[in-house]
Amino acid sequence: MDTCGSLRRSDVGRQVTISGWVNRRRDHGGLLFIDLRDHYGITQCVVEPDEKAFAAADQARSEWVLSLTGKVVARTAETVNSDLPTGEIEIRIEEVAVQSRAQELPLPVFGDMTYPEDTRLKYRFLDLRRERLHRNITLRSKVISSIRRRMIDGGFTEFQTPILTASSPEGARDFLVPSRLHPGKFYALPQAPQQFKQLIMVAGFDRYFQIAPCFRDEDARADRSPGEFYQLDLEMSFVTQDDVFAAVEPVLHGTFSEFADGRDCGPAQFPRIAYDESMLKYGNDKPDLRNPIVIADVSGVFAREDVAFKAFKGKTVRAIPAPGSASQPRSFFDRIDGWAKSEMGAAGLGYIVLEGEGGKGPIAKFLPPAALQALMEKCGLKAGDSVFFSADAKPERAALLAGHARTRIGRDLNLIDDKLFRFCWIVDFPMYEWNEDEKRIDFSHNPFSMPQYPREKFLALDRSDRDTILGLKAYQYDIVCNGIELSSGAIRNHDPDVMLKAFEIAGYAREETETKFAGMLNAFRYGAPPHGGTAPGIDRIVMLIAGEENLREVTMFPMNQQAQDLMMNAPSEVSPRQLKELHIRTVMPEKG
RNA sequence: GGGGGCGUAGCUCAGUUGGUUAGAGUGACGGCCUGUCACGCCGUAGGUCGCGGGUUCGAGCCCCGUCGCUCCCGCCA
Repeated sequence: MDTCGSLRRSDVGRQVTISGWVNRRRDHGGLLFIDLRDHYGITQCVVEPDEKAFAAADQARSEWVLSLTGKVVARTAETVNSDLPTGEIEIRIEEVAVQSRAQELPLPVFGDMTYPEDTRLKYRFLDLRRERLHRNITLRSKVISSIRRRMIDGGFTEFQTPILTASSPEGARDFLVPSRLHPGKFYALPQAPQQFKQLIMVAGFDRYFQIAPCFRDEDARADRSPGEFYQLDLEMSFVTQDDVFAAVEPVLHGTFSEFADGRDCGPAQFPRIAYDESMLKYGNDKPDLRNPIVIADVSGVFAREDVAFKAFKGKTVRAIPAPGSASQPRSFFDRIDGWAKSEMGAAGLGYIVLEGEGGKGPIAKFLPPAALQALMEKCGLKAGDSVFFSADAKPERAALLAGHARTRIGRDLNLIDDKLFRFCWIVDFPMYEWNEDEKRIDFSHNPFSMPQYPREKFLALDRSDRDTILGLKAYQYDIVCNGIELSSGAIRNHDPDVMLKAFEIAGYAREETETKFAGMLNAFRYGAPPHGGTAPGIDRIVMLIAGEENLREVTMFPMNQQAQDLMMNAPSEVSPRQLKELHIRTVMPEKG
């Protein structure tokens, strides 16, 4: 079939019919051009006033749907459009069939202007016609198909798991679905097929994957859709952490390389960075390795006796080098400092500018030459650089602010090369963390991870061994690419005793764990293989490959940040009868 | 739940120190134009300056509140 993208010089002379939307209409009085657009491309069609099709063609407006019939003719050399694949030909319109008209558009399809998000979401079907979104969504399909092929080639088998399942006590807030048959009871939409995939391993299928929908009732971010998203969920039996890495690396690296379009994807094996090291050097657990800035701990420098800067004494001080920034205007430094105050809620970001042999800036005078020298060595600084400081009594807060500052400075100084993909594994996550608000020990990530600790010693742990417990690492790992967490995974805990103990340490009574995870615990008592896996986020992968900074640009029908679908009007009220059937009564919040 | 930014024509935006009748581009509509491909030229219509209150002789502009969108923090095993 002929399309708006298929006709070439070799088709000249043929009588064709093509259908599509009016992309653009150019009326020259004596000559009318209509650019007709479909999924495959754009073809210029032309008609003159003395021809019988002119009147009908003249009626057509932007985004009307037409079927145009006519002869394919070659354009003259001067009128060839080399920007279009179909630019060597045009169609002489002989017949016009109007399939559908269009009102004045709230969102023009033609052109590449930016439009407000709510308009784009409400008229998503129009936005999807536009080149950028149309291309992104098509790319998404190709990426998913490539991933699926690579997984199957790698010996994995795809299975579906339930969408209506049970609420789980750990993790994000669940989406609940009331049960009609069981008054007062609820299903939950799966936050991930976590327990199911482990049960699949117990069932003896040893290499599972699924492009799995996941549902979490949490607030949105640019890289986090509200409500629902997709993961490449995978799990393997009889494997070590290294085996999982070796299975996943070629899939991700291969997929990114396939669609890289000239961008550099880095080594096929991803570097491994321990969680603690990442927190120190990059100030977070999802470092953007395109950014060359490396944070250093300089608490020791400010603790020296010859350094009299009181504001930093006794605090954790992290230094964020800003290479080559000494020549930046004062406003650069003020802007960073102002940003730290207003957006990060910090006291500010001190800095020293290294010009010639000395240092300049508000706190330079507190550092005698020897201390400055020590600082420069510690951070790898040279003349022409400057350095910012993040200080806080709590090391975690100092690290976090430093991490944000590292990102901000790297961006402001244009140090981040957007033609790169830089992957890494973050490994050795802590098993537990201290919850200061509620004064108790929490799981720090996935409660199903295997602790990196001998079994007997782990079983003998007491909740009072707080330092030992908080020092425990887990076989828990993330994949990070360009500062985006792509994937979280673990070697799982398949030992019921260790699992009960692990939950007990986090404050769950044995009976409670037995009830909440009955299915899985029970299964582990009938022969469970050691297993592990991970689950890269599909939406984020596509976002990175598409070069977009927001998931909505790679999602066909996304919700807004308030988790509303502006096109379909979801969520919406339901009839009293529906509520009655579900044994549900709504109680509106009181307006505070 | 908290913080930052934004809100002016269908759409994208400008609007000076608070000053008279709020502008441009684009789109729509009409006219002219035979080679454009962001066609060009002329004209017409199109406004609750998000909403409410306040200050002022006078508010798009200043103040307070509120709503919406967005980015971030909290949250996201």
